[in-house]
Order: sequence, then C-alpha cells, then structure tokens
Amino acid sequence: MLYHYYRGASMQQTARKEMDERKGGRNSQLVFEVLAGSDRPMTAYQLLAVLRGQGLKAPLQVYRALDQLIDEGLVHKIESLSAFALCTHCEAASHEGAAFTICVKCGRTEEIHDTALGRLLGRLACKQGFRTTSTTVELSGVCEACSNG
Amino acid sequence: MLYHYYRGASMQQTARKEMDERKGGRNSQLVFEVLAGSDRPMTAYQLLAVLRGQGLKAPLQVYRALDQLIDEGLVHKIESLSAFALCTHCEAASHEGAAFTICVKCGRTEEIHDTALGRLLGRLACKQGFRTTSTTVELSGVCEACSNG
DNA sequence: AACCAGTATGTTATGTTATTACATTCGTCA
DNA sequence: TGACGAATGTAATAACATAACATACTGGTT
Repeated sequence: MLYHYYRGASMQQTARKEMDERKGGRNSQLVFEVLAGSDRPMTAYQLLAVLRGQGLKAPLQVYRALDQLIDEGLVHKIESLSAFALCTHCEAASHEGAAFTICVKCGRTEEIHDTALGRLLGRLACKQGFRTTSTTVELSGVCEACSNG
Repeated sequence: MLYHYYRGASMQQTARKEMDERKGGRNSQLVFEVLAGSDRPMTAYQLLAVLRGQGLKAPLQVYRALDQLIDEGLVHKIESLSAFALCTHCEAASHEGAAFTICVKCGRTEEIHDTALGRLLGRLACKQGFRTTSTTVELSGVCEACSNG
C-alpha cells in the first residue's frame, strides 16, 4: 500500500538544499527522497514498501536511515502517528518550539515553528528543575481545507 | 516483568476521588487501580501482566479499559512512551494546556497544566485555520532528582 | 416471563511498529 | 597487508495495537 506517494511533489526547499550537500549513506538518501515526494508523513513500513524497489529488504535499514536523518535534524518523528516527516524548518538553529498540526481527515501535517512556544516550554520545564533534551508538540484536529470542503 | 509496580503507592487524590464515584466496568476499575499504584506510566502489556492475576487474558481487555478511562479524562496516553498514566489534574475542565515531562533516566513523568500553554497552542492552530480536538505535549529530558543524584 | 435490541465483554487471530543479535562489508590508518 | 572501528545487511523476535467474531448482560416492550 503506497497510499499517497507522489501525490504531493512539492519539495521542501530548505531540507532539499541540506540534503543535496550532505554526505550520508545511500539508504538515508533514499529515505529522504521518498519522504520528499510524499505530501504527508509516512511510517517506516510504508517507506520500506516503496524502497524494496531500490533493494532495501529489512525494516532496520529504514529505521537506521531515519535515525540518522533525525539526528541531522532533517526529519521529525510524529509520535502520535508513528510516522515520519521532513523538517520544513531546517534553517532554524534548534527545533525547540517546533509543533505539528495533524489533520485526522486528510492525514496531512503542518510544521509550525514558534519561538514563544519554545520559551514557554522552557520556562515550564525550568519551574520543576527539568532539563529538556527534546520536545514533542502535536495538535490533532481538522485542517482548514477539510473544514471547508 | 512488573518493573516498578507498587514502588510508588502515593495516590493521585483527584483521580482517586473521581474513580470511587464512577460506575465503569470491572476492567476499567482494575486498570485504574494498577495505574494508581504505579509511580510511572505503564504500557498496556505491563498492565496486562499484572492483571492476569485478576483474570484478564487478552490485550484488548486492557486497551478497551484504557479507552474508556481516557474518554472519561482519568487517564492520559504518553505517545512517546506508548504508555499510560493517571491524570493528575482531573479537576480541570479541559485538558487543553496539559503537558508531560518524561525523565529518560528514571522513567517518571510529571503532568503540567498551564493555561498560557493552552492559549498559545490555540492561537497557533487558529493562525492556520486548524480546529484542534486534542493536544500532545511531551518534554523528554532529565528530572531534577536524576540531575542531582 | 419471553422477546428483542443495544451495549459491554471475552477470545482468537492477526496486523503493525520497533529492536536484538549477529554476520558481513567498507574505510582508514599503522 | 592486517587490524580496527564504523556502517550496513539479514534473520529472528519483541512490543504495541486492532479486527473479527462469539457470548453475556442490560433495559424496555409485549
């Protein structure tokens, strides 16, 4: 089931630029390209299904590639979907303040970057002496297009 | 593997009060009690392992109980752990503005409730015409106790 | 009581997501 | 060359979640 692969060919320019210049492994490149050609997040197994054509055979190859891309800040995991999406704010120094809207109708996500959010979460953590290393902010609901349609 | 069951017997009073008065099914009661006796979130299968002693046999029994408790607002799912924790802010009218800190060392979580956070997320969603139905805010890092220890 | 419809629960099987463990290859540097 | 560590390949399995169907309990109606 490839779902909606290639339906949204628009490329996230910032991540694309990063990727052209990077020297990651072949599998990371492949995973990146597939995510870039998708208009919504994909699960590791959806990626694998597509990439069997390019010789990939096992989930671990995909998970390792995703780990690398996440480490490099090129990909985000959407926890509530167990799925992965390109980062659309790669120019940002950090990913603090990153958030996602997730439409339960169409499955599309949008990444938001808001410095006030980053600061607020930082303050809240600080209040209880917590040292944050990563944040997950996900809003489930209905996107504008699906509300109107 | 029961992990840390019963190590933290302190009960979240607000949720406890709600539970004493509710008329849910037996399985929901059991799941609630086990979560109440745990000092950290538990996965569905950890709950099942404990509850086999009370006659539960299948994951679905636990998942259904959890779904009910979540619907009632007594339990939260921690997405990034695939685990479940009692709500410690049951008195709050809504769960907008709820957030969790998750210590990667000790596995404990703390629930935070902050109205400014709820408002900010509402504004961010609004900006892109998104109608939010539920929010997930999770901070991974190191808690104060583990930082000092 | 007998019946029915609707809801909740039990049980088996299966689907989906993620990792462990170990083998192999590849690059680098003495 | 050979020794080392890092990256990659492969198989097996663990961990998380749901589908599909059976059974039992509920309250209302005749």
